[in-house]
Amino acid sequence: MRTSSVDQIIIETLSKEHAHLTSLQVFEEIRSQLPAVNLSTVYRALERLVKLGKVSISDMGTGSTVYELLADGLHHHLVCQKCGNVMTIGHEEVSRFFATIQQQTQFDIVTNHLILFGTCKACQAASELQKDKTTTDN
Amino acid sequence: MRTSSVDQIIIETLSKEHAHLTSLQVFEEIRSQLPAVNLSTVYRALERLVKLGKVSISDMGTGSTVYELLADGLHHHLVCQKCGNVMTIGHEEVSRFFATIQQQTQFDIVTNHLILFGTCKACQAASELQKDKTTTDN
DNA sequence: TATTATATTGCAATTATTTGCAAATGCAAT
DNA sequence: ATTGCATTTGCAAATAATTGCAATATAATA
Repeated sequence: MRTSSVDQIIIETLSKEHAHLTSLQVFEEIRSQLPAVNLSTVYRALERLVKLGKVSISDMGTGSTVYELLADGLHHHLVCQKCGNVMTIGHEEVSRFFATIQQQTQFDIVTNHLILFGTCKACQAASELQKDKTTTDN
Repeated sequence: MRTSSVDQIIIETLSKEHAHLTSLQVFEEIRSQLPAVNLSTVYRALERLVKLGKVSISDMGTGSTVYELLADGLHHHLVCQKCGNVMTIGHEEVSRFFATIQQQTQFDIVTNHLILFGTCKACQAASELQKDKTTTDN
């Protein structure tokens, strides 16, 4: 990779933010430093960084794809489809799972930011309550 | 759910195809039966079916989201980023992994069509060869 | 059957993402 | 510094997906 200015600035931005940013958010963040940069350039730069394994790309169910720097420890997420809450899980358990699959299939998994969807504990409890309520009401 | 004609026809179509279809493919398939149907209606119908757990929705790295009927056994996929080959894996191992995470987090995972990316055995071998070749050449 | 409430649809507009192509840029070897 | 080549960029257009809103259709029930 050529040391393209955009790539470097995106990395710095993501490094400061420590969050899941959309392409548009990245675009707006770097505009202060590169006012003339084009959105498609940002998309292509992010794509490059993803391919290089420096940035993760994920659909967390928010409507647009989000990007995050793959700097410190690898991690993954559980996204609650009821309340939208995002829980973070470390790589250990995921890693064991990947290893098992790799052993069985000889397939080398590179997924570095797994997103699993479901229902968080609080929302499970809430729907249990709701169920009881319904039963009582009828 | 109301017995909407579109929903039913989509289910029948996906049931016949036994494949990952894009929204556009679903749209074109059902046109023979519903010539006037709108693409956004198809998107909304698919969204409904996904929410009901009847259809899976996935990004398999092909550029557009694909849908598949969740009829027979649950399964998941490994997608090779080099050659695009798609390998299918059963739910057993995945299920064990989910159970462990659920135990640790109390989070109820509903992901029903997991897509993991990486490199298949053949492409790993190919890149090993390439590496050797490069080493020899230098 | 008439009425009401709710779900579904079409259409147009909006948002999100990708692509082709020509111009500009960076890098390496003269 | 100049040339040659590959990468990166901007711009406009294409593709994918989502949304608001009014019209229509369905189901429940009065």
